[in-house]
Amino acid sequence: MEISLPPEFSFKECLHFLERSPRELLHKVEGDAVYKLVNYESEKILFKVSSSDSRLIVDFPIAVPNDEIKQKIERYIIEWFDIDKDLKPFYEMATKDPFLSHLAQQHYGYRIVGMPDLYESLVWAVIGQQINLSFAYTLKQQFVREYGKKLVFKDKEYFLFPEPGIVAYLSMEDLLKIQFSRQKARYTIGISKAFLDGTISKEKLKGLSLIDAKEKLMKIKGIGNWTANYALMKTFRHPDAFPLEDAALSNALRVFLQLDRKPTLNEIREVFVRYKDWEAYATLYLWRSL
DNA sequence: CGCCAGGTTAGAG
DNA sequence: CTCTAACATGGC
Repeated sequence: MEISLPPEFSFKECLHFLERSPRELLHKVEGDAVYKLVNYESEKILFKVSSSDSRLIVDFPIAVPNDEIKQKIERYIIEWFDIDKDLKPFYEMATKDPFLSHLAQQHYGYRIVGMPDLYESLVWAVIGQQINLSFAYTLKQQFVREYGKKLVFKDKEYFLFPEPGIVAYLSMEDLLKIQFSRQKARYTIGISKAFLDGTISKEKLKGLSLIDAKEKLMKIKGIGNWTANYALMKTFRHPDAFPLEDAALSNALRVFLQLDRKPTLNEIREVFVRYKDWEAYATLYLWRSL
């Protein structure tokens, strides 16, 4: 299977992002390709994505699925790498921007590698709240290894993110055992229950405006402004969603603004005025500077 | 040992 | 709307 790519796309830059933690279990980067397991109609399907010329090559190492599932996987990959987005206007803006021009040129074609699964996006965000990324990956690794489904192929393990139906019924103890704090455990179980009883779902939020979707998300305990924006950026791909309170974003801007302290939220807002409608991508490239 | 980390909540001003 | 304490633990 092949997926054609726009000129403003770099698979290499996206792979760099996918490789950022050795503790990642939800995909495996090997050489110039990434392997990922997905679940369709309770059937696990392993696929491999690599790149050649201006297209992505998708292979199925275990078994080639039927056309219907192939089509779903194609859509999944397009969503995952934000392939449909036209980045020309962003680069036009970035070229003229003092903070972004160099980054945009250096990492030309880098895209927001998203999370098509809203549940994963929210739980991962909660896991990452207020702790360093390295420890966040440790928590996620333990969580996925313990409660996610697994497939073994040629002595290698491939995991799916745990499902709400499993996590909703875990006890606080189960999660404390894998080093979640009480707060993270409560939030994670609460979010899982909200998915299970239909309080939230990707379908329900799809099509809502940024404001409306954010409002619905933030009604759930543990989802604040940062988490809601993160999910809207990574799962719904709102171009103007970005995590204002993000510690890493703050660090990146501190350098560009040449401050000897963290920038205030208002200083960050001020900078982002000029990134209007491209806040998500501006954030991506600022993160890349770290 | 100390500071900080891809925050959220509840409460106060 | 903005500011703050409490939460909790590992990374460096």
